[in-house]
Parts: sequence; structure tokens; C-alpha cells
Amino acid sequence: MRKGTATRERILEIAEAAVLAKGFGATSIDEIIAEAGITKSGFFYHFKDKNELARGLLLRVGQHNDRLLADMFGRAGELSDDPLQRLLIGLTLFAEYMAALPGGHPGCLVATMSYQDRLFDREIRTMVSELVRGWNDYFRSMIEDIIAVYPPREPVDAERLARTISCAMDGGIIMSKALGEPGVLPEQMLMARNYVKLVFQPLAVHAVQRKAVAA
Amino acid sequence: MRKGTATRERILEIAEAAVLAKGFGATSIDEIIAEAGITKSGFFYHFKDKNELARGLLLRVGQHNDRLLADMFGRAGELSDDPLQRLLIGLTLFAEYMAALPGGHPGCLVATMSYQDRLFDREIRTMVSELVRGWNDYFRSMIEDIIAVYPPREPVDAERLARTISCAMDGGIIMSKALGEPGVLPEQMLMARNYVKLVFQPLAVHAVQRKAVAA
DNA sequence: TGTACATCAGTGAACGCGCGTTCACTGATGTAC
DNA sequence: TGTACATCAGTGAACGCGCGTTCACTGATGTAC
Repeated sequence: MRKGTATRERILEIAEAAVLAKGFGATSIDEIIAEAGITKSGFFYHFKDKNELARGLLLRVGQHNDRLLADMFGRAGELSDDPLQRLLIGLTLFAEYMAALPGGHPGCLVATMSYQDRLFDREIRTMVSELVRGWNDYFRSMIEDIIAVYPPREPVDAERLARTISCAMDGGIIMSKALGEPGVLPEQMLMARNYVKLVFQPLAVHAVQRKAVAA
Repeated sequence: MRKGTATRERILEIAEAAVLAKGFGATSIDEIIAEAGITKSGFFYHFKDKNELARGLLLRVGQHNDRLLADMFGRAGELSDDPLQRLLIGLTLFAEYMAALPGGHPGCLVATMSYQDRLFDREIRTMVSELVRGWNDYFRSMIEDIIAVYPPREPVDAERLARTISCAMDGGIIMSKALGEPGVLPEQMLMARNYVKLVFQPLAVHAVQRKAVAA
């Protein structure tokens, strides 16, 4: 890695933590460079203005998230060929990953930035919505695979259910932060998992069927 | 109402909208007073510093939310004595209320503030967590009432399920904002409603039972 | 291999503006006697 | 009812600090010939 690339990466890492703790508008370039150990002009060599820092942060977080999704559901796909099992296992792995994060999940950059959209230009707002759309699409396509194999009793809107999973994550992160209880995020990921399971795999039905058949 | 009280209220209203659009740290007193039509000293007559503005905003939002919860679930209680129906109807009323908000839900103050906790003193962070706890307790007690009447097949953790509803709201707000689609919030409220329904009222079981009995 | 030039990755000093906060003051309204 | 004083709801001017941004410059590394 070139020297400049490493510095740039360090700036982004420090900035991300600061933005998640105080918001983008309240994060100053001064505090970033103080922690990074460079001068202000050094910062502006890497980012021509503060908006480009936001762009850099979003690009980075997008790559990171894509890798995470691929890891979790890639592994889940290795563990089971069944599309329903794959989603359920992937969500469990996700929950476990988040439970293992020291000090809890640091927060979702997309979420803070959604709450500060007046600070950014249209391009950045588009990046934010595209990131969210990417997550939703990823979950949606898995749900569609499930629907193809397990025709649901009542019609299932794959799009909505995909958003429910995303909402459980973002909501879980906020609730964890607000309550100071990191455990809430993994807990709510598992609740989302259970929701999916209930929708596609009504265990009770089989139990009752078996009971009824036995009677 | 005394004259000063009206001004104070106007400041809080303007500040809330600004904080939800750009975050607390990036909301300046100058812009608030410009919109309110008073001088800066006028602002400091009502709030001794910016932290007290945060306190005032949280107090206000707490009262507003309490009123909203009482309205929705009070009405739901009038419509049905059954605790399960009361929660389901209340969540539907909530979803309808949110769908009717012009321009969509403006955002949850507690959520933004959770994402800027480094900006506030411990007292305010405590207020934030108490607000969230209040919501969760409200839902939890309704769920406990349901459990008493509808003993669930599998054990239900009322606390967790209550948090799931809160998460659906906060997650739904973020997703609506990020995607620029106000409809996502009410949609996800209804998904939470459906989750509760699935947990307590497995319709499929009855359908299968009836089928099994008929056969 | 040596030299000339270009690019990389910054430094250092200065800029003007906007920020939160303070302080001495004021005119209108309320209250006590 | 009149007068004295207190409180309410602000005004106006000034403060110093920190903010994002610019600009001229520089030493180290890379590249062409």
C-alpha cells in the first residue's frame, strides 16, 4: 500500500468513529487530524472538502457491508443448500457476529447520515439511499428464493419482509445505543430471524397436524 | 398562556425540526432565532445554554409521545376489550396516523440524539434512555396482558417483543428517510403488528385443525 | 549510472466567518400597601 | 386609587474561540532518457 493510501484510510477510520459518536456536522476536521497526527493541510490533500469526506466514508462503509453480507450468507450457503435455512443461518451468524463486537456495534453510518440529510448535497443523499437499497435487494432476492421453494400460505411481499430485516438492524442499533445495552441488537436480529421462520415454517401447524392425525 | 411560554414553545418547535434535519451539533442558535424572529439574548433568556435546549426538546417529545400512545391505545381499548385485539388495533391506528402525516414522519428525536451522545452530559443521556424504556414498558405491559389471556405455544419474552415493536418504529423511520419513501414507516408498523399476530394467533393452526377435524 | 523533471504526501501560516456565551440595560406588565 | 417596587420578556453590543478553506511552499520518492 502506498503511504498516502494508509493515511487516507486512517483518516476515514477516525472520522467514522467520530461521526457515529457525535454526528457529521459536529465532527471537526481539527479533532480528526489531532488523532491522526497530521496537519490540516494534510487532510485537505486527501479530501478537497468536508463533503468529500462524507463521500469517502459512505464508499468505505458500502464496501465493508458488502464484504460482511458475502461472508455471513456465503458461509450460511455452505452450511445449507435450502434457501430458507440459508437465510435463517445467515441471520444467526449475523447476530453472533454483532454480539461478539467488543463494546457493541459502533453504529450505522447510513442511519446517522439519514438524520442529517440537510447537511449534504444530492449526490451524497443518493449514495445513502443506494446503500440501503442494496441491503434490501440482497435480502429480497434471498426471500424470493425461499418463496419459490416454500409457497407461503398467505402471500408474502418479499420487498416488505426484506425491509423488515433491515429495520430490525437499524432499530436494534439505535435501541442498543439509547439503552446502553449492546445485547439488544443481536437479540432483535434473532427476532427478525424468528419472524421469517414463522412466516415460512409454521411449526405449530405440523405439530397440530401430527396431533390431529394421531387422534 | 403567558407570552414567554408561547415564545419558548416556538423555539422548541423550530429547534426540533432543525435537529431532525441536520443533527443537534449542526443546528445553530442563530438559525433558530432567525426563524423565531427574536434576538440571541432572547433565546438565552429561555434556555441558559444549548444543553438546556436539548433537555427541553426531550421533555417536550416525551409529553408528546405519551399523549400519542394514550390516544392510540386508548381508542383501541374502546374498540375492543380483548388485550390482543387492543394491541393489534392500536398498532394499526398508529400506522394509519403515520401514513397520514404530510411529508412523512419528521423523525425520532431520541434516535438522532442516540447517535450524538458524545455531545451531551450524562443527565441528557439518561433522559434519552428513560424515554426509550418508557415506550418499551408500555408495549411490554400490553403484551403481558395478552400472554395472560392467550397462553402462547412457545414461551414469549414480553420484553423482547416490546423492543421489536419499538425497533420497527425507529428502523422504519430511518428507512423512510434514507429511501425518501414515507410509506415504509407505516408499512413496517404493520409488519410488527403482523408479527405479534403470528406469535399469539396462529390462524393457520385453526385452519389446519378445522381441516383435520373435517376430514 | 547520472541527471532532470514530475508526482506524492504532505507543512505552516493566514483568512474571515459563525459559533455559543456574557453582560449591562430596558420597556411592559404584575403585585403590595 | 396612586405609588413603589419586582418580575417578565426580552434588546444590543461585544467576547474570544474554533471552524472550514486557501495558498505558497517542501522534502521524499518515482520515472524518462
